[in-house]
Amino acid sequence: MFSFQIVKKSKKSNARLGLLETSHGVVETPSLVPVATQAVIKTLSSKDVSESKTQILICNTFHLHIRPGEELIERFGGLQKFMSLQKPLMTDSGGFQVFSLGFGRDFGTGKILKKQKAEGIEYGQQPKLLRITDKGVNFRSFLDGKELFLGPAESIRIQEKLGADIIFAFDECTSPMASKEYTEASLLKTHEWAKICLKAKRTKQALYGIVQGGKFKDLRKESARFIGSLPFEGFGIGGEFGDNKKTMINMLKLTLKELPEEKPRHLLGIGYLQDIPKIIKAGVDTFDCIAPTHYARRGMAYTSAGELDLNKEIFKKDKKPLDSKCSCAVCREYSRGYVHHLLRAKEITGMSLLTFHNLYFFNTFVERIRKDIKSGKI
RNA sequence: GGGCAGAUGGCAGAGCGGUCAAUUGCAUCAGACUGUAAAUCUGACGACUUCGGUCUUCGGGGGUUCAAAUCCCUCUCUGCCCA
Repeated sequence: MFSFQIVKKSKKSNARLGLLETSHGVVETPSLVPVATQAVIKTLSSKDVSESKTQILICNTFHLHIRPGEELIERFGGLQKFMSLQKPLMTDSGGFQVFSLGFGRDFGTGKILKKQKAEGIEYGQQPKLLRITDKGVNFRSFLDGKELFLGPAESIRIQEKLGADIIFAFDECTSPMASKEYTEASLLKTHEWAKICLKAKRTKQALYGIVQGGKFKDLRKESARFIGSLPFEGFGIGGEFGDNKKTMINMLKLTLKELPEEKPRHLLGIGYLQDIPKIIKAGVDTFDCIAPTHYARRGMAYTSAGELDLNKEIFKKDKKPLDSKCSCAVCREYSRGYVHHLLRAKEITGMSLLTFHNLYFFNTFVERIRKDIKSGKI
């Protein structure tokens, strides 16, 4: 089962309070969707995840396809049973890997570009290690070099076997370096693939279409209109919107305006702490971001007093908790000095404690925003 | 008392006549990371600098040489072995 109910619409912004219902539970929105690419929040047990106020996770089709394979996960009864985690789940389609293992890797860029590069990616250009055609993408497995093809129908087939509650259409996440011509041609593909995904799906999983269009206003609008007109259960917004936050939010607003209001919107791969209030005010219901988990493994703790790099020597003798205002299990029991030591000693528990805290912190942060929407503050 | 080995930048440890302000690792500092090929990567790390350089460094002192962290003498200290 799947349903989305808007409980309250803000009068001060486009923010909405909602309930996303799935057969594995209800998600109160807006909500962060922590990233569990390999069917795990790196360094955490499923029990930890449950205690971190996490409501829903997103796993990855591409990664789970090459290892351990969707057949195996199906044999275990699907992702939830495999992970022993009774929570709603999403799977990303593999569309992001078209970028991250393609042009992202070639040019050493992330999906958001701070400084524009002199060179661009022109229409017709192909990444070094994969081939993007109208039918799909020929990847090369980074595990064993084996060639593998992923197209819209293939991605859906895999996601059906993985069994997440919400699945995504296969798209091409374009590089921030892509020219307008490239982006336009890519958009045609993504749109075509969206229709194929809808046709291919045989299960009752909720399928979200993905809006692309890069940093080009007209393409974003066009994409939102087109994808929004198709019978998806919800919508993902992918790619990037330009190199500064203001543009990003304006483009996001413009995009969301074109989508059916009653359906849930998921912002793919955006969610630095400072972005969260803005994207929620723009009307996003769910969003995923690797920041809390990824940065934790770099030694970074998000706190009410800002970000702390626990690797730094100043924390060596610090007996204070990571965040004195945080009530998570890590902040109740452990000191900065201990976490510092674990990181210095390369003990995985250091990263694990930080991952737990960061997730709890982000989830609490979003929880507060939900309260603020409810009380009319936002 | 005798013999042997050694002393190098915050630490460990290369170098053994010029290309050495000195490899490398650790530590330190700074930067990057937004649908995770990520427990990663990049840079700085003697002092001053008009960024061209300039000055003081390889236990202390003395010497050889055009040139010494590198060779010689001596002192101090450390480790091991024999009395």
